[in-house]
Amino acid sequence: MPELPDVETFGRYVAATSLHQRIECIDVDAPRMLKGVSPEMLERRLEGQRFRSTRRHGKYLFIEIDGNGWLLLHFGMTGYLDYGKEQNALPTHSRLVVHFANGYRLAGIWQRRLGRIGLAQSPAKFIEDEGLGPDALEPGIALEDFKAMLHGRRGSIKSALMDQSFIAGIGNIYSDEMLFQAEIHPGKDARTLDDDQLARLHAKMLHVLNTAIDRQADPERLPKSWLLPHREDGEKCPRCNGTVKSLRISGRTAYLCPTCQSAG
DNA sequence: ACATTGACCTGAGAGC
DNA sequence: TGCTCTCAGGTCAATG
Repeated sequence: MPELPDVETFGRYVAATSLHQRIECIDVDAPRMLKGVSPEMLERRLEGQRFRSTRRHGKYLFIEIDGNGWLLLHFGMTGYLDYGKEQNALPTHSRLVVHFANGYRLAGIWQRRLGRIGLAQSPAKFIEDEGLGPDALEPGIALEDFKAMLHGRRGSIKSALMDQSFIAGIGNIYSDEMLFQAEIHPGKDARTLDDDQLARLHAKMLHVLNTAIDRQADPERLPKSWLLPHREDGEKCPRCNGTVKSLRISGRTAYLCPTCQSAG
């Protein structure tokens, strides 16, 4: 689930539910997901404090802690959040639970433990330390910047889009979607894209991410004209008479319509 | 500089 | 029913 639109949705969820309430205590059961912090450090930093605001960069969510610093969450492949009453049953695989004074709790659920819970001094410092590229929806990435960033870049366009140090936030699913809509083959060498293709890809990158955010990144609510609801070998392409097929690119399974997206 | 592979984790679904 | 195999929206380290 958690690529940029999902994480953006989680951030809005936290902002709508969990800010400005006193944190009574927390439970952490997340060995190997904590990096650079112990459960005790997390407790000390959070207990008695309140969450003040949220920020997102790429697939990382930052939640500002009133005292100082930020709680950092990365959702890996399966992570999500659930806010509810204390008496509600906790979802299985809740690895982090923040208990508020108002009788509600915010749970972080990771079926697989691929993900991250930590503390950051500030989003800016974290982004710098991790070497993350600009967020894919940063207003700064105008078409000219996008072209300049890709200029001379070797390797497939799909792996460039998924490279978090290049642009942060795009993963396997949404890279396929924007390439499908831009009618570009995912395996195409990034250096060989012409001006038209670069312009289409830039526009579709923004369109796909913004549309997905508008629909709360809920696959059910995404347009049927998208590739996403048809990500299966042998499905009919929603745009032409072609047949969707899968391909291995950069170690991930890419889906495409070879008819619309010629290898050129 | 790039791609590839395996590791990290856990569960779902397919096929037998 | 139960077993085995493969695969999954992510990232990291090691290798070619």
